Amino acid sequence: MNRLMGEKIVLDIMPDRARNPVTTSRKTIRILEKLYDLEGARVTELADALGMNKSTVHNHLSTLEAEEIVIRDGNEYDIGLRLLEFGGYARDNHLLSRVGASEIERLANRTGELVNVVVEEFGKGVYIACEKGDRAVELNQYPGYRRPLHVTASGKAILAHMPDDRIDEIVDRHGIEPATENSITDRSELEDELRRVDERGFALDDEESVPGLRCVGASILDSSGAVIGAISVSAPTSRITEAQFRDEIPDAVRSTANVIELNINY
Amino acid sequence: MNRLMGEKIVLDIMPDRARNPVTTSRKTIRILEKLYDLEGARVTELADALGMNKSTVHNHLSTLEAEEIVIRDGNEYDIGLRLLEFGGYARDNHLLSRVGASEIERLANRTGELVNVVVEEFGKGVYIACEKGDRAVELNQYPGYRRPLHVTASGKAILAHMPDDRIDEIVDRHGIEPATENSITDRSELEDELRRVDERGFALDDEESVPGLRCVGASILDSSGAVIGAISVSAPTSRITEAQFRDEIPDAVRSTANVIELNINY
DNA sequence: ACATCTGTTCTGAGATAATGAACAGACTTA
DNA sequence: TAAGTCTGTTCATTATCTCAGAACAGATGT
Repeated sequence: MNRLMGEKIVLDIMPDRARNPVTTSRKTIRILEKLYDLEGARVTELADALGMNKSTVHNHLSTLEAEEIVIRDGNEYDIGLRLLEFGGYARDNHLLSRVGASEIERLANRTGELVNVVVEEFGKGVYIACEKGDRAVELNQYPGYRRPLHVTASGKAILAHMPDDRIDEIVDRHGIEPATENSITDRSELEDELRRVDERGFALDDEESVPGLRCVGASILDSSGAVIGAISVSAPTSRITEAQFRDEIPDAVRSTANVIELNINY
Repeated sequence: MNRLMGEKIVLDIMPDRARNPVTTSRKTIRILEKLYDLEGARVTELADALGMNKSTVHNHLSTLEAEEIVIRDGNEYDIGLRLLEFGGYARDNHLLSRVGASEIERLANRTGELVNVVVEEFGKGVYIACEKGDRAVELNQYPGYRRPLHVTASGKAILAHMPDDRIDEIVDRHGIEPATENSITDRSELEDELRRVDERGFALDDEESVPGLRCVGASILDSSGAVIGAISVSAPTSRITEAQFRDEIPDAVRSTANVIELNINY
């Protein structure tokens, strides 16, 4: 009974639109998501975690395996590389992934730190390229990784160039959940911060996303002034000085962002 | 008698196929595949191409959009970045993607050409990392891209280290379709070639995959001698000399492959 | 202005996904 | 060694949900 209720709620809360949702495919997606969360799992484990029937999960998994989307090692299932074909295509389609990738490599070499290219999709920040300098921090930020916009430097750089109604939409959809004790937690605080970002021309993340990590982000605009995405540099707080965080790195980031803009627009 | 035989064959042939396929989810996957093939499409276009009803496609697409898997621009649908999250995770999980990525950068700088890391999955070669040297050819080979094993240098390097019954499985599943006029077209030819690859210690692709393109591949083995994947260098035929193709590049590729093996196994 | 596209909504009928029991095999524990 | 408890898988039935087709409105093009 509890399980049924749980499932019902999930299905009811879902998307605002989609008048004719294909619930079976949604169930398949739920399974993939959980497989992702758990970093691989077995049939019963998934069924329990999702409140689904064992045989239901089995049917979906065996279908996904036949479609080469899911791999299995013994009885352990995990997501395979097939979806990388689709996702890699989507990434390659993006303006920023082609032009951005080569430019951030230079920035990574110059700063020695981790550099990311981020674009917005469905109100979230999606990392589409990452380049490591020789002393870059090790984070599990692979292309495809997603983070809320309001807790990252790149995300705030993107938000700062969005019309207010768009920001409203995003806040309505995802809320303003803090990620660390430094995170922004409410709407007015966010507005103040975005105004500062706009004035300075770059965004800062002072351990607002990951404890001990500081990031500097700058937006990338198309010729009409609309924001396409952002780049950011991430470095451990312990390593960089205040001057680097507030001046040197921002200059380097903005400079690279400008080069990317020029490449895209001309 | 015939029925029994037929049934037996079916049961034997599809031990890896789903016995309880969730056809609805399969239909969703067909739609994603077609969207990928067409590089974006509209409802009617997809319905026609897939032989499905318009409203059926509409239902699936609106569900996928609500799930943030598909994006739309007006009435044009396309695959979004969501699947890159799953695919990027799968890629990041692979041993070779972490260790391989940093090493092939050096090889790309040294040769100036395009360098790829390839692993096998479901009998196909999957590119999980690509690095471009300063004069690298422009191919649309992004991470996630898939090619048949028998037409590429990396693929042949992988096949050469597989047990015969595994090769049989793969040939049964995918056939030996040629990609260019130089491609291998039958089983015995493939066997001869794999023997040569094994003797030499590297694989060559002399315009067997893409006209005008030559590639050199070398396998990467784990400590037990099982093949994990391969790396390859791709260059235009017009640019490289015979000596480079047969000696210099193979030496560089094997050297890098060795370094990767050492990093993985120790 | 018309004609022909399009995407979307709606409803019934038919297909099928979900269910829970039952089974066999693996593994743990006694 | 044997009992006991896991597991994944199969199966048949029922309730559910997908699918098709007609109908609509809006866009597009003639």
